[in-house]
Amino acid sequence: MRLFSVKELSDLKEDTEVLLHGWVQETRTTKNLIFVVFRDHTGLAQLTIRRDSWNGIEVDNIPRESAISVSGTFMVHGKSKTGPEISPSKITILNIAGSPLPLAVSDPVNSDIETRLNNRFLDLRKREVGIIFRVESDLLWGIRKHMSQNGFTEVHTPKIVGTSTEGGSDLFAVRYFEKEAFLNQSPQLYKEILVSSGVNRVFEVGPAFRAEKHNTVRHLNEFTSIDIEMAFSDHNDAMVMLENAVRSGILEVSAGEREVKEALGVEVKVPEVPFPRITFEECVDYLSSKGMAHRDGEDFSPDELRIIGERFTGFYFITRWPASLRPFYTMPDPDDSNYTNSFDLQFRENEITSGAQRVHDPEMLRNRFLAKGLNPDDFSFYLEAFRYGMPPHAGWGLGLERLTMIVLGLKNIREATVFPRDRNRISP
RNA sequence: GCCCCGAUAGUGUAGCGGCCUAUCAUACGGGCCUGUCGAGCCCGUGACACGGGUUCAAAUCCCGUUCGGGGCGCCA
Repeated sequence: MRLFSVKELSDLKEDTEVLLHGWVQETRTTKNLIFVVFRDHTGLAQLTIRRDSWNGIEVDNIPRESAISVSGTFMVHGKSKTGPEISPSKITILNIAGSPLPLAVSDPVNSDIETRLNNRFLDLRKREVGIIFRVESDLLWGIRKHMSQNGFTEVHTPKIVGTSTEGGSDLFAVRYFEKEAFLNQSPQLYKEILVSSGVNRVFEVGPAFRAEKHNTVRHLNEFTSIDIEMAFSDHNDAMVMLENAVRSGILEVSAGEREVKEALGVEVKVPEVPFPRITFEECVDYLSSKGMAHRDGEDFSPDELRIIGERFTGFYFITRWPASLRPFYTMPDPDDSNYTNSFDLQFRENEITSGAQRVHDPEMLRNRFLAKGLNPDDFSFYLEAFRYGMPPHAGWGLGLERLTMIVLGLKNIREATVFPRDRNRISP
């Protein structure tokens, strides 16, 4: 007897013997019959038991969400409306579920995100929740494929570091034997060093840590960053790589489009490339035409981004950011050093990627450190790599959870994180 | 770091000074009915976060504690 998933049942012939592993979602009993709504990772099926011919275990009161194994025969002409119907010959309880459940898996009551995260193992059994991570996985797979096809090497850089990436104070300190160390906020410096090493094109998918006490629906203290760096390239090359990577990811998701539509009611649209580009200055002018005076030297506020985002239906780039708003490693615009060869990828008011051409000249880089009030000596391990033929290069960092949020229209980034780390949560 | 807001049964809620020995739904337990189909009907168990205070009277008002939600800043 072969193991099947519920999804595989529909093509079978009458009376095919099958083995299924999954959970009891619900039982309904009648005088002559017992119906068990059975669920596995692919969908729902119904087990129909005739009391008069049943000699297996007592199934009337198997608690919901208990894990079971079922062997039986497939009924082509079943009357079930909750998926394919199986006539079991044997049911084995693999592990009984406690009762009552701390969280409704199939009830018509919705739990708070707090309750859901505390009981994530049950929450994820819900189809509309589980599918989010299927989508996230597909997105990443599509992006990985694109990077690989374009000659990128996947790398893994340290998450425990001795100095902060950008000199900020928003880092988690950790004990490292007798030294102080930090959880890295970004692989930036390491991927640049690798560019100098002749790898040519690198990408990394890994955690990034930010010790900011933010409390919003779009921030996490640990998130998954997709970072790339490409040699002999500028910001325009990086933007082309980015828009096509995002498109490749969404293309991968669209293969399971119907399921996403059914589970979440969301239409997955593959975006057209190239994405529109708008400069920072054009945004400022646009805001003033809308009666909003943007303050010099400041980033756009959420309100401002909402206004700017209304101009576009989907993804767009904001380019040529002022140097004061960008980190030291960002290449200044050769025509006006007050601006930079940089970009953000936006989706309406949401920022999902930040990127730029980087400074490759060691002298310029030293000066940029000083201009930002940083001590170049603290970064000597990084600066060394620039002294022996560092190629011009560019790259970006993309927040995977934010991309998932956008593709699925989620309201809270915690929905797109299996076990989120936020201002208050470090468990589970 | 700044500013708002919330905490009632397993879950989600009603209540906003006496009508609350606290509402409803769902879950859970029991019964009836039923090839069922978010089934239906009947009965039952189950809660005011904690500590002070105000008041004749507090789930309801005030203060503190704890836990949480959201906005801003910053960013992915």
